[in-house]
Amino acid sequence: MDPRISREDGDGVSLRHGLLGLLAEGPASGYDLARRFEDHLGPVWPAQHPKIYAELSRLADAGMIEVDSHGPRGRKAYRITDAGRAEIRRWLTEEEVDHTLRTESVLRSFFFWLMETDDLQAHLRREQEFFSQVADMARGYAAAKDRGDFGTAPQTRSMRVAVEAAVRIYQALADWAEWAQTVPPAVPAAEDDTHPPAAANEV
Amino acid sequence: MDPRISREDGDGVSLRHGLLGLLAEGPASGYDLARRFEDHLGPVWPAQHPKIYAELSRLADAGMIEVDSHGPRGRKAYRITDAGRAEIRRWLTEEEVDHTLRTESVLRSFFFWLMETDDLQAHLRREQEFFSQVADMARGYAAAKDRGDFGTAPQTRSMRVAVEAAVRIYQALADWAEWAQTVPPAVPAAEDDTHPPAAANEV
DNA sequence: ACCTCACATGTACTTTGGGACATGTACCTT
DNA sequence: AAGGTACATGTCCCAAAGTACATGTGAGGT
Repeated sequence: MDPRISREDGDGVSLRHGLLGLLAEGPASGYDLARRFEDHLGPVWPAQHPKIYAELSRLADAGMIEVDSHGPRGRKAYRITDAGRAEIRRWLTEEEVDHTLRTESVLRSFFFWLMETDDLQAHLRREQEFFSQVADMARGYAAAKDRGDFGTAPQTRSMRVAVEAAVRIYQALADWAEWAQTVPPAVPAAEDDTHPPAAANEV
Repeated sequence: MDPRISREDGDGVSLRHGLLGLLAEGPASGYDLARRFEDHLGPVWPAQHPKIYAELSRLADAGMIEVDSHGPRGRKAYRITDAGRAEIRRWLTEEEVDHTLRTESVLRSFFFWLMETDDLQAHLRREQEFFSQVADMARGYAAAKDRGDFGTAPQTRSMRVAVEAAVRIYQALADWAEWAQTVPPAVPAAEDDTHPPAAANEV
């Protein structure tokens, strides 16, 4: 027995809801879902295939999804059920959002004072470049979407919104890394000059 | 035996390095560190006290830290060793940064098309307000630092940089949530939406 | 004298995450 | 016909994260 799929009340198991959300777009196999997690949700919610297959089994047991078809090489596509659709809608509207961010980049910045000035500057340049590149990639994606390359289905609209988040967050981080390079290293300076214009994340 | 504290080569155990980094500022007890993790690093790297005490024991076994003093009610303060200082410096300069972000807010946005327009707008307003408030708090912190409220020690300079990241990221997210409210809801446009064969999930 | 609260440290248990291992199938190229 | 590659699904195990439980001390108020 033991029918609890989500223990007690609501919890933060987002992988489950990520899968449900993707399956709400249409039937897909575990392999498909792993790829889409990797490609689309990867940066915001990493998940590897063992986890996905396991979760699919549990979702099937709970009646949230069911096998839609069997394909070529053992391929097993799942389809979302009404219960599943209800569950993800419930999650989206009723469940509280977990706002923790968990960025190692920022964690490290607390300890920059332990680094040699040269190492730090090099690190910040690398970080800036990385974030800029990701931001640019996201911008490219956004532009393609706006050109209509992906059609006008409601899902792609949401994807556009998500991509916009990526653009803004990574640009903000790139700007931050750039700004950090201008912060003078620890020198007991005269009247201190750290006053930044308090962030203008103008896009 | 089994002397591996960090298994094989470098891994992503940031809690260990977070603790080392905080201890590099001066001796502190597990209780202190738990509070500082909660207060300062909480939003970017959550950690709860059981984890911290366990990690401190392991760090002590590895010779990265040692007991500095015993205080009033069983209080046990640790002090970082040279080995520990070397290790955190190594981590900061040599170890690759893990750039995954893991934001539930953005994950959810992929599935906004499943929400009723009213629910979505309400959700976005709440998100915008939340992010704005956090950004404002961070700005307040930054201003206090710039005023010199926390002194000019090198650590507080790094903290200033970290706070700036918070300001920029949360402001970017607030702006994003505001912008998202202006994106028109899915309208079955001229071009027809026959592409997804599954999905009778029109709202 | 009592009581409560913040201080302080831990153990135990459950869940999640991530990597390694294992297996097999169809398609495409040479 | 052989071989490589992408497709496809899973198990197993350990590390890390998270929650609940358990215990005790010292300081300050009434």
